[in-house]
Amino acid sequence: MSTTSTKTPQAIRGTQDIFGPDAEAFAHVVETFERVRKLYRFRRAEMPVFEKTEVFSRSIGETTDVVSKEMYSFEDRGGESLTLRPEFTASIARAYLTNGWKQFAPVKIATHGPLFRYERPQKGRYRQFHQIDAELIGSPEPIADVELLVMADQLLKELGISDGVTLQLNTLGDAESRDAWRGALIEYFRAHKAELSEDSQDRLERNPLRILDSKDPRDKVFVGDAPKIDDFLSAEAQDFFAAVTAGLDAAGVAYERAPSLVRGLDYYRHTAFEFVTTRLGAQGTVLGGGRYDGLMESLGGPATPAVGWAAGIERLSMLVADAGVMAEAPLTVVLAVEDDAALAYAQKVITALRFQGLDAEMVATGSARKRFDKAVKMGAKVLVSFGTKDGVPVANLRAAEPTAEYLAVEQVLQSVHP
RNA sequence: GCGAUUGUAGCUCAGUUGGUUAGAGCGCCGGUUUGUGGUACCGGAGGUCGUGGGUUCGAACCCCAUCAAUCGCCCCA
Repeated sequence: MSTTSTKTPQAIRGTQDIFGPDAEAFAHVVETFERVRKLYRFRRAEMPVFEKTEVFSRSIGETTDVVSKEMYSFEDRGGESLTLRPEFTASIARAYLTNGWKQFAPVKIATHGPLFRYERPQKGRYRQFHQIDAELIGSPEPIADVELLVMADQLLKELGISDGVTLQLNTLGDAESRDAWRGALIEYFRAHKAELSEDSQDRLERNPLRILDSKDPRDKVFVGDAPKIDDFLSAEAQDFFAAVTAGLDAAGVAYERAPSLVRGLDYYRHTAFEFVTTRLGAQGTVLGGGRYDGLMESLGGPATPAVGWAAGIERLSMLVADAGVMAEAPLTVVLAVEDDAALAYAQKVITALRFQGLDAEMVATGSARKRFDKAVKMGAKVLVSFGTKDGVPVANLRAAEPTAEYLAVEQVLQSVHP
């Protein structure tokens, strides 16, 4: 295009500019996560937002929707296929292998940032979205699963959004259990194939576990009598799950057994869980994860047990905003400069206030007569008006009550002179 | 990828059956008033009616396409 467009550019589909109360809620989620993560001694890690495409295709699974039709993949100038990360787990697994983080194992890692998925945008679903993420790599013990779940539970409570959010918990068993169950499901549903929904007929060979949580009434008829994972669990897998639930009980974390809960990605084993709510419409999952003991091997590494979860920051932010948890931080001090001759004085004062740790705004533009009104409308706890008396700049301190902030401002005013 | 609904001022919205120069509230700017915790009045700026075609003497309104948001399906956080 050689012609210059006069139109202003639009944000691309599925991306968003976050500002105001939404941005405050977003920051609140991240800050709360950072606080909780330190309580559980998870270490920060930062990974690149793009990787070689195979990092995701080999770990997440070629047949999954995420890999087969939702990745932002492109060739760089050297002809290499790269992909904007659609999730954290695969990136962290790759980083673990390439950097030899095995030396720290078992290692607890936390991160957050943007992810990219080419999906149809909806409320709570974006093409660039953001997650907080926690992973515990190198521990085969059920107490690792418990620690992660208790951490997630505490995070939601600290965010003040745990009401109406329930933990749904399931086990997919170890690799043998899962494969046997999967085979039995295929056999069972194949017998009813003609009566299943079109989607589920397609899912039958590709991902039969997904038929279990289909919303189509034609499928639901058969789900009740479908083979149960519990009948295929090895003794070890049963013991593992019992240890997880015992740990949750001891920690006081409420959960519901959800026998048809499965995870969409191929690498999950044993524990699978979602924290769900009905308050976000179709996007009910607010935090999800599980154990992925097979993932490292699919990337060519040694067998390495791991558990993790991720939560959508936008979804958590919406719950935080709905719960009214985020009050707008009220302004502490506002300065109304009603006479430009007092501007320099006011500038000295506002600088001193901020150095004293008091947040402050100054109104010094527009009609001098209206500056006081504008200052009042900003709703500060303390208002200081600036004018002149006999040609000398003066400050007038106003507040309904002599609060702590009032006294602090008064002290600053006494030490700063025109 | 599929279906449905919606796009008018910075924001929230009205706009009759297709008919003069597209309106209101809030916000913004200015003036007067008030004078110490959100005064009142007056005036002003701000719109290619999402975008592009079409029908018509005439389109914000009807038709087609396209883009975007929202709600489902799918999938997922």
